[in-house]
Amino acid sequence: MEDYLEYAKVFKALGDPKRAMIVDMLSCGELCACMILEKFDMSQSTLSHHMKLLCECGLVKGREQGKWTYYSLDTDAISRIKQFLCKITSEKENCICKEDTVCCKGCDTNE
Amino acid sequence: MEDYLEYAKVFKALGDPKRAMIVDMLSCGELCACMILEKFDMSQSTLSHHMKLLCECGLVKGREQGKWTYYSLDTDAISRIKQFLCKITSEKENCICKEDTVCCKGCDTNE
DNA sequence: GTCTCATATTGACACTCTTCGATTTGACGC
DNA sequence: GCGTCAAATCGAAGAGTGTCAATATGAGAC
Repeated sequence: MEDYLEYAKVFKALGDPKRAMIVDMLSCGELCACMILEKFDMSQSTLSHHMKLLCECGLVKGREQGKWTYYSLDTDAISRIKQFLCKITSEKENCICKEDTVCCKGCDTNE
Repeated sequence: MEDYLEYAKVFKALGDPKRAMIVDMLSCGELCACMILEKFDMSQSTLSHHMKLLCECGLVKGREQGKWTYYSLDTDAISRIKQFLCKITSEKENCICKEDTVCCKGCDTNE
């Protein structure tokens, strides 16, 4: 059940078009913050906030080198979120909806 | 570019743990609203709001039958979001970051 | 040490989201 | 018609988000 909360953070991070674009950019390799900033019409502090969020959910890793911070995707985290997406969207044996056999009140009498 | 906005809506929808759980439940087949409601500790109006959101982003389809509304996953929409997730997280030729060759100011002189 | 540059943090604002109770709508049975 | 039930909508409260300007931090050059 904590999975949902865990992965919801990742989906929430991807739920901003600019952050999804940043992920797309990073998919080709490591980039420094200033390079990402050049592609967007946003302030430096706003980008920093987005990068922090992407790091906090685990999707992105930051690497500091001197004055610069380089960001890259965490491929393991990406595999996990893909797996989770597949898991919750594909039919399965021990589905959450089968945990308890209670049906909606009236469904059995009125259907 | 509109893709990011389009799919961001879907990710945002999945960015709520309860909605992710609802998607998981629906993955095993169609369910009526009342049946979903029984599994959650939320008011009927709150669930209705979540279902509307899931429908609006395309992930879920609603089918009204008499007093009941049955919800099910839209498998095409799910395929598309999976593809999009793969697209933005895998290396590619015409990457967004390669559209313009401008590098960060100073990167070339100080690295 | 001082200056500059890249980045992070803070504080503030507007906006959106989640949630609820109350109400409305629409279908069914009487 | 009227009452009941499932679901949607409305209105409001509180929490969370995206954004910026301003400031702080911390590294490198001088």
